Amino acid sequence: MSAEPRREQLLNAADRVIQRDGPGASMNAIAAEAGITKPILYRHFGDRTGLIRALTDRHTTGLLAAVRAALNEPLERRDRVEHVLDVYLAGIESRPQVYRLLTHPEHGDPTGAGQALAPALRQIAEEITRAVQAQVDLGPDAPLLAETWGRAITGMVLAAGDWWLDQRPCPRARMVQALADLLWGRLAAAAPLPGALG
Amino acid sequence: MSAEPRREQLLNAADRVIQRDGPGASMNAIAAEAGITKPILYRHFGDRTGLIRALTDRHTTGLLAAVRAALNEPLERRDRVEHVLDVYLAGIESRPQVYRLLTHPEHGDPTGAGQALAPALRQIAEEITRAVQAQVDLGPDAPLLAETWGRAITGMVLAAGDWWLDQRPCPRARMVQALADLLWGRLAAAAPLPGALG
DNA sequence: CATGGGGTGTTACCCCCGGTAACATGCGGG
DNA sequence: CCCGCATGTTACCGGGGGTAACACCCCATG
Repeated sequence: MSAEPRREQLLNAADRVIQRDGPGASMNAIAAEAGITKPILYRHFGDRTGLIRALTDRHTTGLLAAVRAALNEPLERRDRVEHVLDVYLAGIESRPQVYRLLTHPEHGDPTGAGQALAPALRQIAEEITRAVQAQVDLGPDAPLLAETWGRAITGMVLAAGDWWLDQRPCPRARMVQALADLLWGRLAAAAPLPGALG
Repeated sequence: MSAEPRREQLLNAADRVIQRDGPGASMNAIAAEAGITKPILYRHFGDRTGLIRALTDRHTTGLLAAVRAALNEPLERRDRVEHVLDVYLAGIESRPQVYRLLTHPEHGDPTGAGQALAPALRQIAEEITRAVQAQVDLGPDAPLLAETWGRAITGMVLAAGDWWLDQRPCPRARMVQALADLLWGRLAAAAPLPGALG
């Protein structure tokens, strides 16, 4: 059996284990699921992060492509943003364990620098940044704003989506509305409650 | 030496090690820094997460109190939000390693459920939720919106703040402006670029 | 003065992790 | 026939979190 298909079936085994045991699954467990032993995994993927990266790459492609496509859908801006949010939430809803894997920051760096967003999410953040820069006129501050907002929106959807996936407080469509409303300044524009601060 | 002061000096030692080695510091290293051995740490804190929790609790108090105070400052709403953002960013700027510790999600849960926000940040999210519910009139959807937005805003500031701390792309005040602008719907309201989508 | 707790500390160990070295086995081509 | 190569194995290393069992010291009590 040549190298490529072998890699594929090892990745399939790793996938099953991670679906079952979560992103912390051990190399032993993955090897056992594949019916082999550890050194073979290491021959194919170098080390654990290599395996995880190969695995996330496979899954990232779909979600990232879907988000990118949604970002360029020819819709009214509000509808487009809602569409992007919906695509993201639908993606994480359909395969929760994959989502856990994608959003798991690599715990390789002991200092923890720049770990808030996992690599897959960093790609989404860049995609948002690009879309904002390409579509919206923000004046001279555009580059800084677009980069900041790319990260900010990604983190916002990550945190909200994580909570939503865990608690299921409402249907997906309402979550999309709630997040789009926030981006549309509904918090800023809402009337103050009587007796409250301005 | 009685129990309380002893705990304090053990926590101080743990603090030094984590400032030096990051949040992944081992129990052995912490014990060595304290001039003792592991079992004593375990007698005082039960297990690793107990130690980490005790440590984060100490540091969380300050930041959380500062954010809570900022959330109730008698200012115009926009100024208040900017103030909150500034307080948070100033906090993470002044003690980066502490911030890394606070935002490090506990890697105890192997499924990774609900891990996007570390406990300290979850408290901040609840604080925001409370403030929104107390100050803003959002109609019948208020509870859901407030909870969603609490998480969303926390995640947004986490991701953006992490990136800012790592790259330092601009002074703090500008970062505050960029984030407040996003919450004020500047992305939604901005003019489209010529030839771009709506 | 002896004695016996209880807290503080130690050594030495357990199991599991990621990762690797060294050895077995099967198989195609000179 | 025998070599070389890939595929697989067992057995190990260092280090992680966590614990059991033992040593010590101080102090109250008879």
